[in-house]
Amino acid sequence: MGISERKEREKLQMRQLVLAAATEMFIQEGYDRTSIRNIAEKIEYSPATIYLYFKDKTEILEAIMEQGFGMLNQEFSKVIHLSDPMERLKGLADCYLHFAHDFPEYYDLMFIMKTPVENVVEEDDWDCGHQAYMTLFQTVQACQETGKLKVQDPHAASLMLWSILHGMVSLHIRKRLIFFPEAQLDAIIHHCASEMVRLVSA
Amino acid sequence: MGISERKEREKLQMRQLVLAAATEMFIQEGYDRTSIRNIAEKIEYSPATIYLYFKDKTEILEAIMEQGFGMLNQEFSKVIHLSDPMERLKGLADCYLHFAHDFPEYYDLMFIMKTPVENVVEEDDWDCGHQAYMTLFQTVQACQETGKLKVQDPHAASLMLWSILHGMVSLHIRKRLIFFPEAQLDAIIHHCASEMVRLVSA
DNA sequence: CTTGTTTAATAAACACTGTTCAGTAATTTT
DNA sequence: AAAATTACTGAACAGTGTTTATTAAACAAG
Repeated sequence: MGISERKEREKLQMRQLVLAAATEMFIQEGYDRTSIRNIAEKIEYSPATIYLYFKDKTEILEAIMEQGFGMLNQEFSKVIHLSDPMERLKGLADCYLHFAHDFPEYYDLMFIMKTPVENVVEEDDWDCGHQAYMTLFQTVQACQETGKLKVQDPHAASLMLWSILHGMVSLHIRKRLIFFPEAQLDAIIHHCASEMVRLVSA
Repeated sequence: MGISERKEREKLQMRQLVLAAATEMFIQEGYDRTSIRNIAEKIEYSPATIYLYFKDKTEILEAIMEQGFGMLNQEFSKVIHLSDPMERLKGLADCYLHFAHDFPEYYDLMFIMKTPVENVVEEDDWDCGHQAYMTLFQTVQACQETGKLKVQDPHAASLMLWSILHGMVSLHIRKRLIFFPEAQLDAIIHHCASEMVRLVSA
């Protein structure tokens, strides 16, 4: 009986419809300013219908976060082929800044916003995020094996690099860098990133 | 006529009453989960009364942010007497981490949360924040004058230091460091901070 | 083709939220 | 004592996320 299979297809399609609308609105208007009713109106369904496909608003957000990590990992894949570990590291940093610049709302949801469920984020749900981190970590390790790194602990070195990038990006997105000239901010941020890579390398 | 002066005193006292209640609740429960009605109930007034002393919820938040920056600047004042610029810089970093660790909710409001008014934060409102930044910047400049810094531009060096601290702290607060062992996280963060200071110094 | 059953969708309600405003009660001024 | 100012509040408005009883449609079995 192909009926149940068609139904499953339709169910997935409907979920996708909700997700597409939600993504567009979250990215354009932000998570807080997008209501379930707005999403429902956009896809011409009742608000209650959305709850047949997502348990609550945070489950929609989680799905979009996964999309975002997929996009980031794809960005990363553009430079992981670089054979020189230091070049690769520099490339990853550039990708990260690029992603944050092009998709600030995705970045917000993925790295700045309050975690959906307050208490726990299970590591399983974060395997996309984990994958992104492992890409960084392995590159740092590779750099270290060539003896070109000034920081011993690879976890510490990874955290330092990630943190400086995230620090600059999130302060920028959340408008805490108003002391710096807006016009040159992107240049300054890129400069700092490359300086950082220079500093950690011997 | 002492009456108008008494009234002014009472008005200020009332504002303080609202602020004290709001602070406690924002810090304990978070900004989003604290409603105007909750605050009103706590001080045993009608919700509408609060709007006689604060234009809206974000104005309360702004007042609390100022408090927070006052506290941070006070922390800073404990180490600005250190004569060696590099020691001073290290001290500032420790103060920053300390503050974030002791008052994560204040930190959240000050550095992570969406800016109250979406469009602009006037630089005037931020002079407490500006002061905190200037403390860092001047210390970096002093380090540079002794020729002990590896980064030319003092603005870039300041941004790098601030960003790495904010990056680690905000990722931690927003639970994005679940790959790292929870028990050792504070130690790792402090380690990274001192490593960073070591790296930027010649 | 007509039952009975499962499924999908929704209208309406619940308990909230920030905010405004007309109206009341108390205080101060004349 | 009357008038004017001030402080305060109840009730409402327009919105939020979410749940539930009910309806309409699609399917399965006789």
